Amino acid sequence: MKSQPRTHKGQATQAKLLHTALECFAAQGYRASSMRVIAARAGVSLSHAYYYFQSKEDIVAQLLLNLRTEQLQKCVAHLDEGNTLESNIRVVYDAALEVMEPYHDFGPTFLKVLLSREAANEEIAHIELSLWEKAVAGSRPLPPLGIRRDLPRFLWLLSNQVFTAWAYDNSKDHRRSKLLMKNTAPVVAKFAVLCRLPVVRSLFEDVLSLLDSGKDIHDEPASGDHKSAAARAS
Amino acid sequence: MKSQPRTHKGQATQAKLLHTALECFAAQGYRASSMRVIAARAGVSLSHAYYYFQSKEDIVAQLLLNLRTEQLQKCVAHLDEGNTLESNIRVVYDAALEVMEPYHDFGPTFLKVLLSREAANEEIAHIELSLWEKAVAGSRPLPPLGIRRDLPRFLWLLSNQVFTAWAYDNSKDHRRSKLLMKNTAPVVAKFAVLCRLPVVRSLFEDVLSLLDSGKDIHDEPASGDHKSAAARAS
DNA sequence: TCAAGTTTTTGAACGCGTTCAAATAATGGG
DNA sequence: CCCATTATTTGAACGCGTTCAAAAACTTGA
Repeated sequence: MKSQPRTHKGQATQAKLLHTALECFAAQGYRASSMRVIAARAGVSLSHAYYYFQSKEDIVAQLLLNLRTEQLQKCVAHLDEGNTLESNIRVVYDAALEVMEPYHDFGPTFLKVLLSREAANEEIAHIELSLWEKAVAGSRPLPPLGIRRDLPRFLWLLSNQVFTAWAYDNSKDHRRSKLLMKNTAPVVAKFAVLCRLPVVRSLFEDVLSLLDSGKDIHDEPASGDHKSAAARAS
Repeated sequence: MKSQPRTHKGQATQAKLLHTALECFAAQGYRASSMRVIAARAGVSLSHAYYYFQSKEDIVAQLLLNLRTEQLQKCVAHLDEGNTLESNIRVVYDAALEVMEPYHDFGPTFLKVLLSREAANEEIAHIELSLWEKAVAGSRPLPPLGIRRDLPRFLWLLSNQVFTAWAYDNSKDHRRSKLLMKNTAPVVAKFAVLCRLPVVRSLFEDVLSLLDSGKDIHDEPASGDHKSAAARAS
């Protein structure tokens, strides 16, 4: 998404473009929704689409953001009913499936958007994380105190793996990745409970600190200002 | 890769094409090595390249296969010296880095090749798995008997995650993913030792059976011949 | 109102991966 | 040897994502 348009008409055009694109995406799928088609259906020249969106991937990122928002709305109510963690995990996955199923052929592009993290994707990441936060906070019994704070991050990273499997799953009706989601929930719930044991808990922490590897590495440390610090304290 | 060429000259042309492509890949990187450039440098028309290779991705798959082979050769000797599992894991990762560093911009395409598993990729998967088998079998002390058989598969799947991180790592010199590799080794080694405990061991088995989810799902079960069976017996 | 500046919109082009029908070369049986 | 068949090779094209210089429309200050 390019920097905000200056005028009202500009904003309207951008909105129409985005709206048309999402319509095409839903109706024709990824391949058939070329930039030319989108621009034409929005009554706009091809190159003008690039005035408002840096790339096609950019529009797909918007789609993904919308889908995540929809997913959040769909399941936020169910996450607060005092169900088990296992049940909550399934709620999140089921909502994801429900919302994203029509867009399965966007999978690889979604993945690209998620993996090459940039400014625009932060919003998506924030929604995903808050989903798992609610899943944890609303579960009864609550997971062990020691992991309660970090469990959402763990579930989030795990869900990215599951999402990867879904994106490239070409089995009929994506049965393979659906089964993966179904089986993931109880295993994770069991794991959470076992984290009461110090041995298991220390493994959990090892894995988490692994995932934070290089979090504090700044690419261009030209200025002498060092601010890395210890991100994950006690 | 299309079905084998029928004549000797055909094989020679295919070989030259592949050879030229790999040269271009090494010298100019992914983007600059267009099919047109490769074909031209091989002294062959553009469309002819498609007679021998179904797609550009197909050639990249060959590159990945070569790199994995090179990686295997590079570290197979070190894996048999009776070092610790941790040390062996690092040997495998270090060899991967050494071999693949010049091809970092192929990362996303490599990933696509690996994730959309098809016939051609089985060979790559086989090499990767055998790498981890050697890493486990050659380590002293040997990991607990109960996980010794399945640990290689676990390490393999884990390495795919690490590989994903590397592929999309745009920190300077890929420091982030390098750090991830370095930190992964001791954590996994510790995990392997802890698998002596029944609790941890049962978690290990849960995770593994998760990864096998849907292994026995056949896409086109038109014929009545059911052969799924139990893949992972005691 | 007019001119200067900025924002919006366009048409034409580039190079890419890929496809295809048709031309050429090699092969093998009568 | 010649012809039918098969294998190899080509040129031309398609649609794609993306870029760019320049036109058009709009805004604003004098």
